[in-house]
Amino acid sequence: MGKKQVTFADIAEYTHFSKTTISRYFNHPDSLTLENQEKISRALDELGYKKNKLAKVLANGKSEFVGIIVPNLYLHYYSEMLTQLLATYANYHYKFLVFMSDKGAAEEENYIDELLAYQIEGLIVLSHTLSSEKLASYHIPIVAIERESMHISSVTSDNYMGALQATSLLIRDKCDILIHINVDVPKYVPAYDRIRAFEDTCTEHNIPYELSLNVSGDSYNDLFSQMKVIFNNIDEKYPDKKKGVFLANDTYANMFLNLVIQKYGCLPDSYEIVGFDNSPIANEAIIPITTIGQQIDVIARTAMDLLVKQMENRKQRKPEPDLAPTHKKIAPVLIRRETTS
Amino acid sequence: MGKKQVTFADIAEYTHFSKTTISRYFNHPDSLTLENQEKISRALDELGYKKNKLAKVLANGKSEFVGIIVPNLYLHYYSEMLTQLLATYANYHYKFLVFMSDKGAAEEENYIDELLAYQIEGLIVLSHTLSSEKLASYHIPIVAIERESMHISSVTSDNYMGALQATSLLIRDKCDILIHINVDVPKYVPAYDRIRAFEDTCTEHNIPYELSLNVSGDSYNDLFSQMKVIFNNIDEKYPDKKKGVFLANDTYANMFLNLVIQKYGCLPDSYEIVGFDNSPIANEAIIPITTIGQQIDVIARTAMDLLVKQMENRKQRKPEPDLAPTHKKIAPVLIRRETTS
DNA sequence: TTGTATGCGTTATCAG
DNA sequence: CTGATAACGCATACAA
Repeated sequence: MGKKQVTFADIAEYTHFSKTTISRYFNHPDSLTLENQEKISRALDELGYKKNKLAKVLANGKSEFVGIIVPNLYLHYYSEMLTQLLATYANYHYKFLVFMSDKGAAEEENYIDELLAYQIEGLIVLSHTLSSEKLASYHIPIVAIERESMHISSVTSDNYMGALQATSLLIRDKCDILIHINVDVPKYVPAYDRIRAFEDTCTEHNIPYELSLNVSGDSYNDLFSQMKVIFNNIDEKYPDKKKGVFLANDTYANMFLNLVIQKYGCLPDSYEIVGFDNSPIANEAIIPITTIGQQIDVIARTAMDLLVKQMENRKQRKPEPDLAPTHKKIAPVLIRRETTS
Repeated sequence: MGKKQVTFADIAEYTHFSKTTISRYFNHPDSLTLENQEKISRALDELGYKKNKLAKVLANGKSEFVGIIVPNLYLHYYSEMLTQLLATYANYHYKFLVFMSDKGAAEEENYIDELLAYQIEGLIVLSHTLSSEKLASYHIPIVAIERESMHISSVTSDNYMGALQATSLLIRDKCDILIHINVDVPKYVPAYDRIRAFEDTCTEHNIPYELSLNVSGDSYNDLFSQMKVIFNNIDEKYPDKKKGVFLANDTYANMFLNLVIQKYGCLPDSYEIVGFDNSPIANEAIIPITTIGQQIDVIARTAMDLLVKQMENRKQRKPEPDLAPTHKKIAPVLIRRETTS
């Protein structure tokens, strides 16, 4: 750091213009003669100028920062979502400050404070630890993805539609009994719609069904042990029925499939399996698993659209005080592979 | 945005101190009487003060930003590495600006420029598109993870050690023929050591071996088709030998395992399989796969250590001009599961 | 222990 | 089309 950075002052001195003119070269180049643009342009790389956006932010108040709070990147859903959010840089040029949080509300509030200190213009929340009421109280542009969002704008998969497609497929394939395996999702979480749609659809078609909502556990191996119990139950309980099993995600579906195969050496006709998420595991399983694919790219783009609108409204002379939250649902798509007929 | 932010000036006026004293409250609180600290503290939340770190950065030059450039988050290795890097926030309080880049050098240089414009203090590079020579030419604190790094500091897995463990295990298990399946890794990439170690170890123990380095392809399904050909070759070529197969990563290992099982209905004694990475897929496969686990958390922490040292050196009165690059290797661990005896 | 003056690099306002 | 000057919010000599 022997030599300080080159600044507008240096360029100004070098070119015999004022700092203002140098600034204009970047922000309103049309207001300079081509000749002078050329001069400045040359000076810029003769002196090796590098922008300082922080100074710019301080002066004009637009940080172009967006905060992201994500619970983890272990689940494919989150890492893919982050990927797609980062990819929107190409369109909007917002920079992303990323925090991971699943250690509770206090930590998350700290992160938000930190983000605010860096003058973020907006926030995208994927984590579940703070209520939307709390989040709304920050009064900044904010979009929730796939989480409770009573008081803030949100984008979620159309979970109802997804589960309906899965269930309908199993019914069309003439399963005698339908089983849905899931954790005990709270009713206010978007994913609860998967359970609702499953029940509704079974009821409507008069198909016997069973809900198995007692999955829980911290590690894969925990979950797998539980799944083994669940599988054995089902396998014994409905020996000569055709069983249509719809699982909450592809990891569960893969476990279930592996258990079937470990027992039968193949996937017998008496089983059909549908997962959810279109995670890599669904495709990489011993038999590629039929699943419901969330359109993560669409969700990410929609979320940024919503956020950008809020952020631009902020920059108006006359910003609408606080627009009512907008909620968007993105339809998922059925991806048929080999665990259904 | 009706009311502007609360600033030191407001607090100063409110408390009848000077702005300097308010500043000191944050940076050298000990230099104030407890009484005055209290006064200011009260004023702070009575006025609802929020820090502006960007102004602070502009004034003192320390942005506390670190840039990260990662090729993708699709591979577990990268998403886990990002997770672990973000987790170092707890220790160092550096904020991370994350870019994803795999669309070539031009894009990546743009990202770096953008990062520099935000006054990042250091950069962590996981992508492969820019040479370490180019990267070194930016003259900023920088650490490469698991990539070519001739001219910059780096942290990588000890690939040689990892492959040696895998190969040795297969030899101990009395395989007759060892096969290593990989892409055609360039010699200057750290992962090339996996091939070297495999060959060295086989040679040293006088075990027949075969290299299959023609894997390539963009999609899982592409790769899977190729793997099928490779598997069939091997299966036909060594019908009554015990085959020890060491694959470059767990995705490949899982493919191979699935092919074996699809053919034999189980994993016969004539096959042993070892993967690399300890990705989730290794544990979630139809038979849990023995693999070499990279200590991603250690790698991430080591990388940040290295980077922090460089960054702190920068902040000295008398910074050592440019320290020679440091290279660290982190030993991976063998994770025995069920695809080896 | 506290205050004054100045600087960080850019943009905005108002003149010309 | 171009300039002077004052912000932006905070930190840091230097004084007191």
